[in-house]
Amino acid sequence: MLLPADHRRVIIHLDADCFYAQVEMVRDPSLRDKPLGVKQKNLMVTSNYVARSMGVKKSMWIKEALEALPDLILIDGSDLTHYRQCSSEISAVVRTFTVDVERLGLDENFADVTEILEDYIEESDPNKIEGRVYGDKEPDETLPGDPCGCGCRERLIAGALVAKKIRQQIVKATGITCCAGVAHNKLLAKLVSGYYKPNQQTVLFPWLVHQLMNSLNLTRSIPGIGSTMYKTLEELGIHTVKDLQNSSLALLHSKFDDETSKRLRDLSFGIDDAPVRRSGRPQTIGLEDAFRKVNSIDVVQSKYLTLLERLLKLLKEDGRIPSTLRVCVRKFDTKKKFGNRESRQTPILPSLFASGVQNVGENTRATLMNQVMELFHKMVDTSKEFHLTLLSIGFTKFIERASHENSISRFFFKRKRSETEEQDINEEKGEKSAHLKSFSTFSSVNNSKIHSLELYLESCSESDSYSSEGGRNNQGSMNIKDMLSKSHNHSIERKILKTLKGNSSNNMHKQTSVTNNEASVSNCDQNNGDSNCHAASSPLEDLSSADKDGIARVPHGIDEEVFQALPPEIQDEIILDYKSKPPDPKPVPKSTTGSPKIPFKVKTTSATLDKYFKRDSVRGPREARETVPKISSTETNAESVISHHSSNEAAPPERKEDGGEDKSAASGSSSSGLSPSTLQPPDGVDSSVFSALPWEIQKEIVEEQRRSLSSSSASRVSNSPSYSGRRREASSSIMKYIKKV
DNA sequence: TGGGGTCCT
DNA sequence: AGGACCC
Repeated sequence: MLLPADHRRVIIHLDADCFYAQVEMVRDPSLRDKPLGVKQKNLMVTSNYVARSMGVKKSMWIKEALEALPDLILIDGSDLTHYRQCSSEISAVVRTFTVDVERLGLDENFADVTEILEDYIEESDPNKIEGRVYGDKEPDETLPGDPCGCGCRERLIAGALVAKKIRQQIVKATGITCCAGVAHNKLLAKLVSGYYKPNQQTVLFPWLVHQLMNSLNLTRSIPGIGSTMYKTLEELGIHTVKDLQNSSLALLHSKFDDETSKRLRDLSFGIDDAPVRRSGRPQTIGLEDAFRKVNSIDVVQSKYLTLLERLLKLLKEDGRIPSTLRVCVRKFDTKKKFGNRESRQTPILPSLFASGVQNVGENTRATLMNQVMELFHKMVDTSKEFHLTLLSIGFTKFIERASHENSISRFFFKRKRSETEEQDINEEKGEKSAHLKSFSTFSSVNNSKIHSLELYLESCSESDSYSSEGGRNNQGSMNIKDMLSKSHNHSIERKILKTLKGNSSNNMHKQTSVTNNEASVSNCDQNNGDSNCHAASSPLEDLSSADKDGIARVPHGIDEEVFQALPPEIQDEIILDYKSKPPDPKPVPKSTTGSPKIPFKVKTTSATLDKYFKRDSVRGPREARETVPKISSTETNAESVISHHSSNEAAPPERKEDGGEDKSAASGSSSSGLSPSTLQPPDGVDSSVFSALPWEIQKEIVEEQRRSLSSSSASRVSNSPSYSGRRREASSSIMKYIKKV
């Protein structure tokens, strides 16, 4: 029944000790030796170890805590700003060891260190291990041999070394101490990380898994089994982990679906194949305020206003542009203590954040506030009495590309904000014809052909947000580098890229003296001494000064011609990308069979093109389904890279970074409209390629065909004012590349 | 019990 | 929009 156990991975779970309290102690070292508690409202959320030793535990009421210890120092931890900051620094440190880092809350991180083990295996002593071993009686017990024989012993010993180095680096960078658990899966690593408590680490060898699991008793203590499942299990007579191990799948089936039943069973045996999913930047940014009672609209409004103001600051730090606003309330309800929240959401007009998220004007604030109240009124009938206990607002569905593509985006998006805006608004309203309008309205100013291509390329690179850098979904699509390499399959794309470069680079730069993106970036530079903005630029600076020698730095596998033609900043990014991911570490299986069916409506890059641009996704359709109006602005905002952990005695070998940690909330729909009707590909054009192109481009191709057919006699067939000579050239150059070979 | 988050349905 | 889970 049980397959041979799989101990191939080494997972480290890191858990900061009494996180909030530690952060406060780092901020004010004089608190170190005093009993300290961090509270939120009436609840004590954490206490430091001094306080704990004096009887003040977690999750106590403030009242109780003060009764137990009148000298307790209390700090209000309702504002998570500092914790958030520290938390990202910790994750950033872990990420210098491996990019496979998953955050869980603010104080926990999983790291899959399997791939970096080689770098540490030699350094580690096969008979000694860092930290504690689960099941040992004393700190430096002799290690057992290898009852397993699969090599896991060695790997875990190396893993323990890695864990120790990570913890050292975290302390060095942030002053925060952590516990760590090292095991062959996430479940086990997590279960074991807290075994020896402050500032220690423990390794679990596979042969003690049963002992560990059986020691747990209640099923509730298995992460993944929450209160609801726990209750259901109880109803089935399953109370302990052992019960769960012995329960029949048939019994579980009576209450759970197939997958859940299997998962439960596996968990009870310590089996867990869940991957460490890279955490990107948050999918939602929200704020809550809880209280005993609010029953007047005025108070509601003022609470929301405060929340909104704070939220806009967070949004500014984040830099991305949200596309939906969510408002939430919790109504007083004696019965349900939990879950009685209601929420409503609404799309945000992209024009609201037209000038980025950096300087939100009064109008935007007012509009947002109106929307908040509108949503609120959908949930609460204020003509009657009401009793609320919580209000919250949040932004979701961010529009962005991976931050490492930022300068690439800037290259592609030298167009006026107003153009995008208009399109976005129109898209949002579903006004299909509007795209035509903007198409002709602006093309006299801007080279529309280029414009279309930009949009087109953007739509391709937008799917990249899921790629290696950003993606918690490692199914990721290709990023720019991938587009440029993997040569002949993608000749079309490469040539389009070339075309773009060749025809446009000149006028693109003249067109808009200062783009909004540039504005935002410099804005960002000014406005903070905060590490965020520097993170993205400094590695590039290093790099460009390091190897300036032209051709020699063309990465292997990239078309040299294309590469040389790219702007230096993009070259740098590509090189950086290459350096961080040397020769194809983990080839991603490419099957064309599983290609997700994407409704044509939501994606300009249809399935046909996906074949060329994207790797197959495991869970494809989910992201694809999300449609988000495109916005051209993207803010540089790699998570802060620790500046002070520079010295590298214990630093990880090589590997380092891997770009930013981005994830976009949705894959964008790209250019403005989808074709209201399908155009027929002209003769000589591959129909699958043709149909995959954005409608704008299709249209141009068709029109060009038409023109060339009636060519010699009538040179101005088109009644579109947008047709300039320049455009025609550009257009015909596309044809060369799209025609069947 | 707070003030956050994640993903799935 | 809500529910489950996590901290």
